[in-house]
Amino acid sequence: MSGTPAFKRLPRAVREQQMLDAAVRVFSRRGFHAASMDEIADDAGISKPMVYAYLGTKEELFIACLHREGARMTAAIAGAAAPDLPADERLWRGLRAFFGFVGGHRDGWAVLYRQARGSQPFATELAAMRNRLVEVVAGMLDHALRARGREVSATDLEVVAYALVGASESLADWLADHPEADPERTAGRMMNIAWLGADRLLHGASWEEGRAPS
Amino acid sequence: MSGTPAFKRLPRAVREQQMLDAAVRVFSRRGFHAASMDEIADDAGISKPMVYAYLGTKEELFIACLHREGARMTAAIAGAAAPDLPADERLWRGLRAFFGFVGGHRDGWAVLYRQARGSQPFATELAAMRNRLVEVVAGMLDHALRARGREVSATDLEVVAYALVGASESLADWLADHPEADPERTAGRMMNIAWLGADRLLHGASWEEGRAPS
Amino acid sequence: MSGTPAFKRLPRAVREQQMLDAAVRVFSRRGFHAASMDEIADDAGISKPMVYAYLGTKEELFIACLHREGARMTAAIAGAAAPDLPADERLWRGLRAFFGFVGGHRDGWAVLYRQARGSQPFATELAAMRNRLVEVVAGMLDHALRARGREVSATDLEVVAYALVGASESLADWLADHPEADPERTAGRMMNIAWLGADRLLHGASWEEGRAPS
Amino acid sequence: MSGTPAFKRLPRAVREQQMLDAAVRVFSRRGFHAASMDEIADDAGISKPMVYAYLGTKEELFIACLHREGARMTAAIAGAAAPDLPADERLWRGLRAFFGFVGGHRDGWAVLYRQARGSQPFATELAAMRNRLVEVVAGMLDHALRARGREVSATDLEVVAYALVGASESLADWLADHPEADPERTAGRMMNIAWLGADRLLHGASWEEGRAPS
DNA sequence: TATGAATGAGGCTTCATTCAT
DNA sequence: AATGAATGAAGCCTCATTCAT
Repeated sequence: MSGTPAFKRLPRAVREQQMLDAAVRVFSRRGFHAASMDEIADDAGISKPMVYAYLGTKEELFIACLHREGARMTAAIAGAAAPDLPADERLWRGLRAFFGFVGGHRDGWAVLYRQARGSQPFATELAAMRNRLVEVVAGMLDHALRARGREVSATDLEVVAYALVGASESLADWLADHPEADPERTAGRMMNIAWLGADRLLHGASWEEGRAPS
Repeated sequence: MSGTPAFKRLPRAVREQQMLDAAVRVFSRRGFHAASMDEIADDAGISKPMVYAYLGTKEELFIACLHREGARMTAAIAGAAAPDLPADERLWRGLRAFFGFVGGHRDGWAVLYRQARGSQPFATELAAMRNRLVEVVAGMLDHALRARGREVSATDLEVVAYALVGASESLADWLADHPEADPERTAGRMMNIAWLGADRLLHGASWEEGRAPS
Repeated sequence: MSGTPAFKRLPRAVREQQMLDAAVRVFSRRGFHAASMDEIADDAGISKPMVYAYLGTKEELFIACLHREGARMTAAIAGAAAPDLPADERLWRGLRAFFGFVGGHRDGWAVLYRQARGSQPFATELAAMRNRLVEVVAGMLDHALRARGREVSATDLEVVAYALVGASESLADWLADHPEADPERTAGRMMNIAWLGADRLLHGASWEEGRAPS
Repeated sequence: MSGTPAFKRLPRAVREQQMLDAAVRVFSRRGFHAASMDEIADDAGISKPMVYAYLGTKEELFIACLHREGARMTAAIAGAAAPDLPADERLWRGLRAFFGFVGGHRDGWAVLYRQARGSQPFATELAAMRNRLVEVVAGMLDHALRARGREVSATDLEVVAYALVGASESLADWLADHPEADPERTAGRMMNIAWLGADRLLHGASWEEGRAPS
């Protein structure tokens, strides 16, 4: 009655983080649809109307989660792969950071991400994020190609980047499903695959000239 | 009275196919959770209880869709990539069949597949399907490697195959999202990526010996 | 196509018995509401429309079961307790027959009976059956009383008979719930209780004259 | 605005009682299966989700009714039959309280009780309640027997108690079905039956020594 | 700021029952 | 005589969301 507990009447910013933490936990545990606002509020130790007041609708809340976790991941990668490094070094550091992040947030990012694919409401958000990533990768490839005096169409670049990103996501899934696997080692494997393929591409080789279109 | 079959009292086998058709359409249009059994039944031109009688629960229905579409795709690929062909030819034909299938069923397989990832209930089914695919790819790689007198650990093989499959899935997503894109051309791109990378691997190269762990 | 199996096209009477057998089994196994016409038809090895054609509605079917099983029990008791025997001998034989029947049809009569109590639709049927039984018991008591020159109001007789029947039903429940118990022994116990109480009543005794009303 | 409480936003405890009242009414009126949660909610003047929020599933709701009504009845009996009274006085007061309660709640306890028998989900609950009662009665009998220097096997005691309880339940049914009957008088009749039978048993008599197996 | 109370809406599932062959 | 195909109706339950305090 008198001594209000210290964890009440917290400033808005703090509360929002608590809620997002809880939301990420619950969404990961249950999936978007199976997660209930009740459970999220409970898990955050707060009442439901507060969640609505601070973070809006369930969909908005999920998007907020996506945003925060995506930003964290982006930051981790960007911090590791400085733009002034040589291309292969950037790729390697980027991959290591990516798999490290996924491995360290096994029930965070990877799961949210998997939830988001396939549900239209989040398609936009997700596309935006992936596009940022694809652009970065494509930029790296382009940079390296130009350094060697070659040039490729924007679409080709995009597709190759897309494939690399896809392969990485796929290995990230694999990592999330194999708790005993080592993120660093997985990054190494992905690097091998990507770089060997990219390397050949960079040298202008093609699988069978004249056979496959383009 | 005379020519019109009146669409009534059809034999079970026929109705089941109609239902599956409708289910694939609706699941693709709405996503698993947003799809309602009502809409599926409506779309199939039949009453809800029949759907339950023939195909069971909503989950079971979804799995039935997955099975049918998966079997169709598998058949398409298997029919194209005869096992007695050389490895690169098999890969090329398999990829062409895969992307052709996805391109021809843009609202079918690819979408179902995206829905299925991320929801635990279907994880098992999906894992089984993907594993079959991964095994095939891994088999092809292994075959080619041995033909050149090299040998790689099973895990390494699995991971590479996993990455290739992931890249292909990713490009399939891309294809499903770009209605104007050409499946054949996409297959060619994937082939380039895969084969160039694989080729280097086959020759025993590694990104940077001693740098990445393994 | 040619040699129609022997168990098809059976005469109506036989089919009806098969259905009733199945119905009793299923009703006992599941309870009235949880039992489905589908399961009953299946269990009878027959199609649903036949059940409706022969035995009508689900409620009517249940009543038919009640009738048949009730008649069998009544017959068993009546066959054992011949009306020309002395009262105590009749009671003893009747009880022995009753508990023997219940013990021998543990998932038949006892269960149906328990289902029927409590559901209004069958109240009438059940009341009729019980009333027949109560009348018989009351008649036995009355006969014995008059033989000793005493007379009791019809209501009192009914209530006592009702209590005895109730006690027996209760022990029948107990018997149905204790598969290891011996029906004969249970009959003996009930006989003791009934006869000792009745005997005192027959001698005109009352618990505490002037204390309890009547 | 001023005096009318408007029947809204009541505290949980109050609403729960209202719901239980409504549930008892509806279950009694319709039977467990025929009763719909809709009708219960309507009858309670509240929306369905509140019922689920406070009292859970339909089954749980029924059990809650059973509990509350059972507890009330137990309290009524226990309050009347003080343990320091002589056995016959305790029995008489207990019976009077029991029949008084049943008579006063004709659409409550007796009907619920009848519903509960026969449905497996409630068997456990009911068995527990009845067993408590049987134990009390058996205890009374045992106490009286020992006071007279006699001793009976536990099983015999249980069966006799079971029969007495069954007879009482049966008369309670009869009472519920005869709105014009007088509870007190019914209690007197049951007392006569029970006490006279018990009295003989207490004196060591048996229906016919050597005839019935024990 | 914070919350207990409250609900509209909608989804899945099951069944008894009947046609049409 | 017999059945596979078909459905209207209804029930349970859950949830996102909002009042009123």
